[in-house]
Amino acid sequence: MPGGHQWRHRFRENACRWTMPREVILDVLSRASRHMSAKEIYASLYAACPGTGLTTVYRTLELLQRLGFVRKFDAGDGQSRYELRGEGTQDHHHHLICTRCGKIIDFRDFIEEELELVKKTEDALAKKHNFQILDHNIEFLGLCDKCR
Amino acid sequence: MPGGHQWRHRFRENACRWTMPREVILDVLSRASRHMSAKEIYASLYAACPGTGLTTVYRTLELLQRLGFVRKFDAGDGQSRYELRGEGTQDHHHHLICTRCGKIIDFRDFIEEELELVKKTEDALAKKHNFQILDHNIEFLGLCDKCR
DNA sequence: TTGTTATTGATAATCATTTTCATTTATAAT
DNA sequence: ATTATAAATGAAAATGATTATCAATAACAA
Repeated sequence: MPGGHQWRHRFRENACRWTMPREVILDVLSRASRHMSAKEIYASLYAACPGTGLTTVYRTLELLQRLGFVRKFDAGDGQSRYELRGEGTQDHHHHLICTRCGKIIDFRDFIEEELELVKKTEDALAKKHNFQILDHNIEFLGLCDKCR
Repeated sequence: MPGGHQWRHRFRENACRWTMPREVILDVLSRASRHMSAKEIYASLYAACPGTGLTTVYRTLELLQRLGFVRKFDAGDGQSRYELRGEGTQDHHHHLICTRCGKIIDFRDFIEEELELVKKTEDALAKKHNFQILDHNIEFLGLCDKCR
């Protein structure tokens, strides 16, 4: 419910209806931990909106991604993961992934330097390959504390 | 056949047998384009080694990845892609991916700056989270020439 | 209140990848 | 060279994530 009105408004702007499953999925995404898989989200849904199908979860996530509200990424295991994307650069982060147990850690270190390099690379690449670059990912792979 | 002896030797060192499917898969990987999916590799195999099963392709790729000869990555469509990893830093590269048509472009620009930043970040992250970092990926997502 | 149309949920279908298991084959030992 | 053995293979079935189908439902503009 908190912030619900803003979402509702952003949905309306895009000619999308504001429904219970969508509200609840957004709520789960905003309050629960990051990096949730479709199935995890589906499982978290039962309390607030029982009967919601896994199909709807996938469809909603696809919509949210298309509207730019959610970022989808792959952490190496066979399933996609989803996280709400914040507004400003304070939310900009990347992932540190344990290739053995799948643990994911967000990091925001060196964002300034990163953005500088990324911007430079992005400009050069965009020009060189005539690409319109919309996003980027940086991830580190390795073994976590417990798995090393 | 060219370079086959080196591979054979590297396999032996790891107590792995040197078989026809493995030789042919390595050959395909080394001569064909990068970013091949399992099915593409499988399709390229017929001429040199008909009868090779898709299962064997997957198993071989898994082995090659485990031995560190091949890098597996995900380009956003539902399938994994594989590429031979070269030795030195001259082979170090990353990907520019078109999210609409799936086109993948390698880039090596700004590798020096990148490695510097990456090294710094890596050290800090490794210490901070007690992670043993083994690899990293940087990818840019956007629309290619034809799709924009 | 009503009509239109997007959205939903159950089910089935798809697609990549993995497992199973009997058969074959590389290779070390004889 | 022959043989024994464990690794590797291939066919087929199983799995698991994601997508398509379609009739029923619900949001919301009029």
